[in-house]
Parts: sequence; structure tokens; C-alpha cells
Amino acid sequence: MKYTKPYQPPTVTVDAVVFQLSDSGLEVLLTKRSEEPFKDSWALPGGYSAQGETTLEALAIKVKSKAGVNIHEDLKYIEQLYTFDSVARDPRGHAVSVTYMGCGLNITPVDSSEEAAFFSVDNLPSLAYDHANIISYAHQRLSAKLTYTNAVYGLLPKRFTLTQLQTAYEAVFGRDLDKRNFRKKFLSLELIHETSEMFREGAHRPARLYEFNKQKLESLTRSFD
Amino acid sequence: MKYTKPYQPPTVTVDAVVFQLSDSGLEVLLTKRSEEPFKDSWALPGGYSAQGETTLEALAIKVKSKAGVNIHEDLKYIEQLYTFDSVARDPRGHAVSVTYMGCGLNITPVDSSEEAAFFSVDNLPSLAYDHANIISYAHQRLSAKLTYTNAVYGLLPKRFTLTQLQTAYEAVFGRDLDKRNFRKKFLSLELIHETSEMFREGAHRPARLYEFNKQKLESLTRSFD
DNA sequence: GCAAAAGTGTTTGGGATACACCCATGC
DNA sequence: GCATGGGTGTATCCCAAACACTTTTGC
Repeated sequence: MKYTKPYQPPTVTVDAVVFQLSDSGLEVLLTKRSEEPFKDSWALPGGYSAQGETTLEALAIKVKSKAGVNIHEDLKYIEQLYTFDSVARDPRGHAVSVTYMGCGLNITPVDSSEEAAFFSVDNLPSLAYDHANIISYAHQRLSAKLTYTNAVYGLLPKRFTLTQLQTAYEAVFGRDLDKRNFRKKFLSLELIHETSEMFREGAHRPARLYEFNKQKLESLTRSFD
Repeated sequence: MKYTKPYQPPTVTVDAVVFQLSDSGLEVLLTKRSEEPFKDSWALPGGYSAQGETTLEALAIKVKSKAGVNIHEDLKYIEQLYTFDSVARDPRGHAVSVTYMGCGLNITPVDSSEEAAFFSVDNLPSLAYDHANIISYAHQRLSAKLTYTNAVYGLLPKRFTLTQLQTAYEAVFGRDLDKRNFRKKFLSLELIHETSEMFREGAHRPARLYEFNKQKLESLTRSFD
């Protein structure tokens, strides 16, 4: 291919939407920007992606250095989300952002170059760039994934109670589910099996602990909810 | 952000998977490469995306010039598919490809700089780059879209018979559907309405023509098949 | 009248939804 | 014994799937 002017690619960036559950519901990882543009605003962790590295490789490096999170060890699941490319999204110039979405559990940012913290998706601070849109899109995608795959495993510990499982669905869907119907249906999907262990906590009956059969993404034939 | 070496973004390219139906089933638009690499191989229409233009704008220009197809006029529906970014996918150097998928009808390439033609998805020639993977991924996505949206409208003329509608689904899904169940279910979705016109052709009973209520993508609450 | 595609209903099984009470524990 | 969350079953409705014959036309 021939060009009369030298070819100038857009800048390529990567951004991660990292979800986890806490007592307050679904949370997303943000970092506080230390430089312009959007200095002191919160933003998704990410950065430039250079020639010779895949966008996922670049993401691992950026999220580790800026937010202190190792996407391969701390996340149980990650997938590409969408590529945002409007010319105006970065005031410095045209930057195309390849975004990813992932899920983890009890993640604690360590040794990050920027301030990093999790925020409830229902109570986000004002965000840099188009990152509010990206998070909203990721949340929709996660919600869809829970309905037709076993992706919840990414939000739960290895062993979990059925109440924890249901709470995870409710946090992502943003609505309550019927306990009896939830259990009946989820157990019929044969994605999990019970263990011999019980979870004891507080002044009430202990709960049985379950495990996923596979800690790997798979699609369901019957969709869930 | 500071770099010790000047930042070198990867090349950014765009590629389109354009589907249409013909008597032989689902077809995809390909162009014959006139230059290295992969000279004389068939490939998806696409090309470089430069700073200052969105990937969809770049795609419109490339698909028009190389394959003679106007994605805004000739396609009834287009969406971003996925971003392919492995370092080895382009032998000239690292190129990240933002891909799109669209549907049209009776498309005829005109004034294209390269030889352009439609090929049945079940009988593709050997393809350049990772384009065989991209087409396979697009086909899966299209199939999924037909089950939970009204996206079929993109493959059909404004007025169509129920048999044409069913044939479109069968071509995309790659399997036969039951005529009575298909009609009952599709009509119950209230996406289409009958017109007063009939379609006459051949020595058999004429078929009623239907129209979509909306020629715009919408999601179904009840998923189809 | 015959070939060819259009059009049409019923039965059956299974999953979705709605709904309320007893159980095991700690204090 | 009481407060707290864990655990369980049934009835109804609607949808999915299976399945074959009549109708309308051109020749």
C-alpha cells in the first residue's frame, strides 16, 4: 500500500474494567490521575500500548504499575470488551482505546504508582475521558455474561455458599431474586457440586459450601434468568 | 506520561466482514490482494486507519475504494466485532485490526480497485492473515445476534415472505427449522406485520409479503431459538 | 390432474414463576 | 427462648418441540 503522506497511526491505549464484590455490592477499580489531562480525576487503570506487544500484555504492565494489580494472578477471568475510538475522547489527540473487562476477589492494590481504590458501581466519582461510558458498557456485558455463562465463578471464592452465589447475581443484576427458584435452577445447571464442608458464622444455622466444577468460562445451553 | 524511548504505536488497521444472502446461502465479501504480503490471496476488505479518523470512517473509505461497497448505503446494519492484535498476524510488523461485521442485500461491488466478490461461508478460498478466524468469529456473532435481536432485517428486502425469513435463519444457523413452529414463534414476537401484497412466482400458491415494524436493531425479551 | 410451495393446530413435557414455613445455631 | 440466616416443595402457566395434511397456483 502506498501513501503520499507518511502514515500516522492513532495512539493506541488500553484500559481495564476490573470488577469485584464487596459487602457494598459490585465495585470497580480506579486510579487517581497524577498528571494532566484530568489531573486528580479518577480513571480506569490503563495506558499506552506500543508496537510489538499485544494489548493484553500492555494492559498487564500498566495495571500492575499504576494500580498495583496483577491481572493474571488477581483476576480469575478477563476478556476484551470493546474498542473506543472517537477522535475527541482524549484532549491530547486521537487515542484509540482497546478495553478489557475482568473479575476478581479481595483484590488489594500493592505498590502502585498512583492512588488506587475500588468504588461501588452505583456511586462512582466523576471520571476522566469517556470512562463512565466504558464502565457502564462493561457492567452490561458482565450482567449478560452471567446469564449465559458460568462467569460468576470469577466473583466468588473457591468455596462459597448458595447465599453468596445468589448475592453475587443480585449485585450484578441490580435486583433481587427468589431464593427457592434461584437454588432450584442453579443446581439443575450442574455447574457446581456440594462439598462436605459447612460455613459457620454468627448465631444461625451453618451453610453448606459448594464448588464450581470448572473454573473456566463455559457457555450454558439453558440461559440463566 | 513519560517515555525514555519515543512511543511507537502499533499500526492500526480496519477490516470488514460483510455478509449477504444468496441462493447458495450466507456469503461474505472478499477482495483479491494485488500486493504483497499475501499477493493474489483473498482477504477481507480493509486497510490502514490513520490518526484523526474513527475506525468506522476509515473502514468506509477502504471498503469503498478496495471492494466498491458503500458500508453506509449498502449495509442495513453494522457493528464493531473485535480487535485482533497478535504481534505475528501481519508479517510486515505489528498491526492491530479493529474489525466490524455488517449485513446487506444484493450488494454489487462497483469501481473497486481490487477484484471483489462474495463467497459462500461454507466454501471459502484460502485467506490472507488471520482472516479465516475473523470470519468464523463474525459468523458466530451474527448467529447469536439473530437469536436475541431483530437483526435478520439486515439480510432481507423491505418486503419478504415467511419462507424467505425462515431461509435466512437457516442459512445463518446452518440447520433446518420447523416451519410451523418457526412461524408461530416469529409472529408472536410482533416484530413484523403482514402487508396486503402477495408474492407470485412459479407454479404454486402465492406467498404473503411481510414487513418489519422497525428497520433498526432492537433486543428481544424472549430470545429466538 | 399434477407438481410445487404456502399455509395451518394440537398435544405433550419441561422450565419459569409465585409463594410460606421449618431448621440449626449462638447467645 | 429468641433472633438470625439456612434450607426446602408445590401448583400453575406458558413456551418449546414434535408432527402431517390441505390450499392455491401454473402448466
